[in-house]
Amino acid sequence: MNRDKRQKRTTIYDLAELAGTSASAVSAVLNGNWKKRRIGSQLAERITKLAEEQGYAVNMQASLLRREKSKIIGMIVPKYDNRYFGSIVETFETMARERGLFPIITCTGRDPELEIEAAREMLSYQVEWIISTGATDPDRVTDLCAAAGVRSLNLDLPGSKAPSVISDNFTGSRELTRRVLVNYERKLGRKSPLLFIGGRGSDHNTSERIKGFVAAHVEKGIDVDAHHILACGYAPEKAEHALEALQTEEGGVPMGMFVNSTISLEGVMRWIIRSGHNGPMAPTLGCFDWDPFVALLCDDIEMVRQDVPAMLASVFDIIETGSATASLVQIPPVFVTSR
Amino acid sequence: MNRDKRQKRTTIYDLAELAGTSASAVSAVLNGNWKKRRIGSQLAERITKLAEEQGYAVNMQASLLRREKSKIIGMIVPKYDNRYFGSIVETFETMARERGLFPIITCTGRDPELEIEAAREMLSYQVEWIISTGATDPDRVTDLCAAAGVRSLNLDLPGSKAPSVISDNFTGSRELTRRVLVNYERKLGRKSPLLFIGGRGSDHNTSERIKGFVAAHVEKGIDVDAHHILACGYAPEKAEHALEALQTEEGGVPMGMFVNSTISLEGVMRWIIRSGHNGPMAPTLGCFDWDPFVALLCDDIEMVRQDVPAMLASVFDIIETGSATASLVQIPPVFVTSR
DNA sequence: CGACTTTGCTCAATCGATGGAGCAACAATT
DNA sequence: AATTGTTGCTCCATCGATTGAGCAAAGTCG
Repeated sequence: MNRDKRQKRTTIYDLAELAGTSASAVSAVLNGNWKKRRIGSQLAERITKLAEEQGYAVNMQASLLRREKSKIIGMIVPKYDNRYFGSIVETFETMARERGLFPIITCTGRDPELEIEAAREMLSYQVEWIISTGATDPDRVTDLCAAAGVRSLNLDLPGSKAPSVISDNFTGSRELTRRVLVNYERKLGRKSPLLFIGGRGSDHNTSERIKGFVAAHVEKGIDVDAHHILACGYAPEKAEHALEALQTEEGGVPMGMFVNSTISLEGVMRWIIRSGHNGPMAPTLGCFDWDPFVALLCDDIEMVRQDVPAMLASVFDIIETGSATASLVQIPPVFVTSR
Repeated sequence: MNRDKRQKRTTIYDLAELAGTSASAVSAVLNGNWKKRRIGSQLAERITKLAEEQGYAVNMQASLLRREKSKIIGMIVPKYDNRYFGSIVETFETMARERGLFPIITCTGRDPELEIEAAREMLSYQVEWIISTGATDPDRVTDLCAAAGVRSLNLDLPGSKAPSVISDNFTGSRELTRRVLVNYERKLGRKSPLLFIGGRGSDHNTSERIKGFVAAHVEKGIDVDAHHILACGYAPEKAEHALEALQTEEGGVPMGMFVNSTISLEGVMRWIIRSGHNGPMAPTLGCFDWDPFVALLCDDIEMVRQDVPAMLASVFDIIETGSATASLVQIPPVFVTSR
């Protein structure tokens, strides 16, 4: 009632006064342990009704300050511009909520400094866990968390100091390469090596995928050209420029490619179209990642879809069992042939 | 030092003890107004160093409990599965941070109940603003906010009780329809009406787009078939099924379409391929939304790209000026022709 | 040298919710 | 009737940071 000028939010003290009872009774009723605190059911009902009428909402800041567990879980994610991370975030939110956790998510654009800053901010909010997704330097986040007594976990890209859940990049990549090699041979009428493009050579996933890429070539007795492994970064322009540069070199651009992410694929597609390599002479493609429009619109592409639900199930499994070891869980991805 | 068993986080009291000073001095130094509070610069330096060494991070819960403004800003978003919302979220985060605000984002999957629940939860966290993006029932969120003295704002879909920032759907749709009609006439050799598919007839954007769609037909003297306006919802399957159903009817499916969102376009593409309408006989398309792969891979499509940076600039403009009226800002979208 | 200002810091109340401890009132038991 | 148990509630310290008020010491001025 006494809501002065800039009406302050209703508190348990306001409700207590209105109900003619104490703040602790109100608190007990509203947070559900009024049975344990032996509050009568009539009073409970009266308070509940009042709270509803007044549009009361707990002040989480006050509540969390007092409680021991915050139930807040943070996730750091590089971008929202592709289906993979989009579905990670969406699944993460849903699963966190199902478990009574409050998810907070921050996008850092693959900038290591921003990753640290975001982690520090999350620690200020008393998160209980930080999930570093596709982080450039996950171990630094883990160190920061450890200093604050907070658990952390790596998703998509592994770290050495916290449990990590990633796709089985080597096996996935080897199988993808096999399939593309078959398609390429069928088209070309002879065996020929593929071009590898996209990703960062320094990151674990890219290097494992390169290993799988090479292994599949070796199996088939095809020599890989080291010149044709272009871990040029993820951004579309990088892939596009790398192909432009290669075009001017001797031998030009192979018409069979392993593209390391849909982001890079965007650049590859741009190059294909700008250089007139579309239509019947389009390259044979493989992409380590999935996009619905590519799957529908591209004729000759094999895609690997990372198993996001399985990955996040594994993440929450680790959270629930509280396993502390810097284990590495590898989730097999799923294969999708276009059309 | 006295960090017991489960090491608690370092607090200003710990730092005060270590520095042989008071908690209020520590607080003043660490939150930057030590000049105003006349703390000596040597002590300030000593405290800063100590805080760094101990890996101190403020307890936001405690800090926010005491302060008047939380600097937290919430956003409710339907999905993360397309470029439009992805870029809204990414831009929102960046712009919020640039302004010293802490963004929290929740995805509600277009479920009105979840929207309300999410808003309630955000209010518990003392958000200062809630941005309802593409919300099914934004006015209910506004009411909830108003009761708590919190400002709200609608993005993408307008509401009647809070300022709204949306695309100029009518003009955008009319222009898109004009372009597709031209392409369709060129292909067909005669004037013919388009099919409208996707979206919810009950939402403002869809109904405005239908108006623009009709207006463009009227301009050209083409009769629209009311049977061919299918606001069947956003999900891909809905669009796919709607086309399947139409196929069996007399007249079949027109080979010129206005698709209301990339999500629906996914279903349309599936239908096109499954029903064998791809290749040279593919339909002439227009899509109110943009996706890079569609732009690159589709031959005969016109797309409208909603101007996300301009929309969010307008959002933060309203937030900064604090305008209270339930105004409607319409941002012109940008046209993209494939290839 | 005494009055006054400035500097540099500390004290203690406060934000709102929580939960251990405790206190009446009444019921049940011996 | 005295003791013990149960029910239904209230009191108050507490979480950590913030901030108005206040106090001692040093500096300034006439």
